[in-house]
Amino acid sequence: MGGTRGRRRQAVAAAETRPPRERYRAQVREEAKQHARQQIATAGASALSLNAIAKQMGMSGPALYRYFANRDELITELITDAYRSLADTFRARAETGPDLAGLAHALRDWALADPQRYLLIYGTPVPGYHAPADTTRITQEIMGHILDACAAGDPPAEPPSPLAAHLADHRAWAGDHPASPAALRRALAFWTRLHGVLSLELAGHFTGMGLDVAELYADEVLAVGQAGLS
Amino acid sequence: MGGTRGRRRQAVAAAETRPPRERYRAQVREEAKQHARQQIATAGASALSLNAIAKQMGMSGPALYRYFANRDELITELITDAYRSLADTFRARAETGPDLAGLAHALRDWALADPQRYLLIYGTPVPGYHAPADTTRITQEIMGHILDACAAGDPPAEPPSPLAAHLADHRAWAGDHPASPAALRRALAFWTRLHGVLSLELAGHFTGMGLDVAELYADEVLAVGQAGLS
DNA sequence: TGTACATCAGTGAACGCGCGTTCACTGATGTAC
DNA sequence: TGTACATCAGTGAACGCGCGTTCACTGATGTAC
Repeated sequence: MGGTRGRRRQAVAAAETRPPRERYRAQVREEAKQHARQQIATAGASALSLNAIAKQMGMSGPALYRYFANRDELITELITDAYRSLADTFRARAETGPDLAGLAHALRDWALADPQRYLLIYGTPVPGYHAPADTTRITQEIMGHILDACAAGDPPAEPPSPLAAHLADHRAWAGDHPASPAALRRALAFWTRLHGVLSLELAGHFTGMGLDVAELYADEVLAVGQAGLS
Repeated sequence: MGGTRGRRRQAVAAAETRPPRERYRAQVREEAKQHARQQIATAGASALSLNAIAKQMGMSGPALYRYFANRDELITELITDAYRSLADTFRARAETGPDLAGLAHALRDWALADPQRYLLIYGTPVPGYHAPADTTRITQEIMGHILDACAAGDPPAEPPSPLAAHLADHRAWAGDHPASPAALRRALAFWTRLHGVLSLELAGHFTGMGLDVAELYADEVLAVGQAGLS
């Protein structure tokens, strides 16, 4: 029955008609990505299926290949979107001045708002997927905000931590950020310690332990502020 | 060609013949689990396939259903095996006296020896799998060793950490271990902080950063020893 | 404003694949007399 | 020691499913005159 062809397009394009086809493409791509996110949130990233997404959108499987070259391109897109979202969150927080605890709690809110989005970035890599994504710029922006907050917390005199000497010589990961070794160490603590609590929480490893993860997290945030000073 | 039936069994059973069929079952189960581990190590836990394992063992897919009720039972077995292996590793270390740093480095060695085994336990949950496993006993043994080491490190006087009051009232997760609140807090730090470094390392998030993860890990181990004292 | 043509979204059929799982059956192994 | 029977490992066929992806085609939309 050829009469049904193009029905979808008619309906969607009716709403906005300014730039003609480009805009429609962007809308459909975005709608597909939303379904993808929901699907990932339910069954994990490895269960992502173009066919299933198409079905949810009321179109046939092959139709999605107009919008994504293949499954990997969709995943890549979702990953870079997630990085961008976190970078934006951090940037918004940073605009009110450097605030390590503020960043930390923004991170937790961001992670809990969409656990699979967090795990997509920092969790176990998606099996069978290898990222050609150029995420270095975004990840450096994210790390930059962390470094800013950590550097701002520097007390006047800093006794060196055991790691300080090593970090003074290995600071490539920090870009050209002029942070002190102690600040670099705090930034690493921010990243690894908060990820430690968050990833275990998101994986459900605290359920049944009967303790308040929020309090543990808050205490870790305090400890990050003092890391590298002992 | 019916002549090939039972070939596998003849070959394997020839080696050991003491307790007759029971022993053979155990051997095949173990062999299947080894292939499963190798498969998981390559492609991740979500890619585990009974059919693929059977093929690797030179037998048909349905044959494995003599040994495992279904895919979930295999995964459950692998998970409890992993917990048991970690518990054994900790127990071996604990026999030479309580040693927090020793436990910590044993944990890292254990994780790096088989990353997917670690991720099977502490990584993103396997999608589509829900564990009915009775792992509580083993996980409590693991946590018990950590608590022992943390309690042994208690200095005479302990200034309370911000978490101490909370932990004093919420210690169900520690079983009936008589550790001080500061020791409880150190045990949590042991778990979350070392997991933070390890999981990021195993997921490859340090590659390209140009720093020595072992040094970072060692410094985190030192910090765990002091956690809860400030 | 109207018509001719190019562009592009979406379709259904198809290919080949692998999965988990059930089933009836064969043949080898262990056991009881 | 030999025979009869029960037990059990493994097979191949089959079911139904969903996946990624390619392809020729239809019909709607946008564009140029």
